[in-house]
Amino acid sequence: MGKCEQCIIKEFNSLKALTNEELVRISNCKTSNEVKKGEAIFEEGDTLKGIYCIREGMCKLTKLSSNGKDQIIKLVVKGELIGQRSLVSDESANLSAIALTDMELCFIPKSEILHDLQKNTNFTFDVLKEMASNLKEADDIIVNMAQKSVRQRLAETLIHINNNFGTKSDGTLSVLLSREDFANIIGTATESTIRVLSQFKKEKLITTIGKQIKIIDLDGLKRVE
Amino acid sequence: MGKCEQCIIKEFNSLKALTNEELVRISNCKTSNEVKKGEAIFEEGDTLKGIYCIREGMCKLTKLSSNGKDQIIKLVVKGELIGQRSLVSDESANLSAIALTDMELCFIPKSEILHDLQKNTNFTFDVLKEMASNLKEADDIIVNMAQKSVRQRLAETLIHINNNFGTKSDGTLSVLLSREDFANIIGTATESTIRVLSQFKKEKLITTIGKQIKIIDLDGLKRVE
DNA sequence: AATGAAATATGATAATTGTCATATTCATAA
DNA sequence: TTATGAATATGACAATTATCATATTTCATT
Repeated sequence: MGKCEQCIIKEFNSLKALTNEELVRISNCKTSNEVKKGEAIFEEGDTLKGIYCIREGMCKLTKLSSNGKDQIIKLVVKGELIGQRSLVSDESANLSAIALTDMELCFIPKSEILHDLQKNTNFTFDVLKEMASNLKEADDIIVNMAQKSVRQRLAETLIHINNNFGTKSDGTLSVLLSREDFANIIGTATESTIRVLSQFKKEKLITTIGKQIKIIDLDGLKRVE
Repeated sequence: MGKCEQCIIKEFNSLKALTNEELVRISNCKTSNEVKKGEAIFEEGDTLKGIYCIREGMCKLTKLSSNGKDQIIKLVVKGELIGQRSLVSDESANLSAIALTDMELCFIPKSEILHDLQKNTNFTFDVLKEMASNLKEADDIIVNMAQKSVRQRLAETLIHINNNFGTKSDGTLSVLLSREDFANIIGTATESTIRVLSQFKKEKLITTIGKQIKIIDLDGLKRVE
């Protein structure tokens, strides 16, 4: 099994703030997982016993609404940690994490890492920074949900995915989501999402190749009202 | 000016995790403010140089949407801190803080507190816990905004205010908000909020005395669909 | 008590979005 | 390759919510 202290992935998350010594100890207690596309890493209500470091692939963080629909709160990719909230709270998970691609994950038991969290301020401080950044993002999403139309929210989602996760060589968005996933990100019916995507196509803002989406007029998308 | 180390208010927030020594130092550099109802403590885009501890009164945290409407993200009352994000980020404020009542605040310069934040893990850890809790709340709000009707969101807002901030002796909600504020919490037009409140009155879920609201059927409100 | 401005309330209508039905296309396994 | 179910797409209509107009009430100030 790989060694944390030599792992490049950690440079993208708070684990980079750990000392070499701490990384060695974590290396000895971590376990590696593979999760297939569509499978859950953890589910709302689960008691998390640690955090996951994403070595490969991506997942969605979702929450079930009382109306039976899943809301996607965040997309998380290779390099990031998930389950950090378990480090500071004994409550059960508030969100589910579902693989959007096949994934490789390292699981680090809370019992081991909590020790460092409470000694190494660099690490705590970095986790705090991440959390603050997530909170800012969440606040922005609240405003969008509350104040913007489905058209605007979908346009912004496409732009967000384009800017944060990039495109493949053919120009299509590298994050491949179903129309239903898009609907669950922007909080609307799948049919509405499909309809608006069709409008965007007619307006020559995007093209589609199967379920893949290619942005052809980014500025136009930014101007959507 | 009062002394932090003797101040009871700090027991309700992360400042309780500071040592006596640290509190004495903060006491010597803090400043006290009074803010009148309707005035801003800080505004979106401001560069915050520290955090505020609310000694008296309450405020709303808002964000301006591109459509010109203010979205209320959170209500914050006596005992809580605001501006914590400034401690971990040099970015300008993401939200505005507007007084809903006359307020008394203590301002603690970041330059002083940052020193402790980086030495005292208890404090950092407590701030982290708060932030995690705020993040969970924000995620829940996203789901509500995305998936629930105006009727449901208003019912839940009334319940939330009732449960978290309580009622006066006459049974009316102790947090007094304008209909416009309610609209800006649930993300809808003021007229829609007023209409739904009128429905709730007809359905004998609430009564109103002027702009004051009294819940008379809490279980009924919980059942609103 | 009178006045005026702001907040609350309600009606009429338009715009947005959801729901259900039904094609059509796509992907995958037999 | 073909069969089959799932995903995508579109139409028709209903429900929700926004917008604009206009009363009505409330409340601070004179």
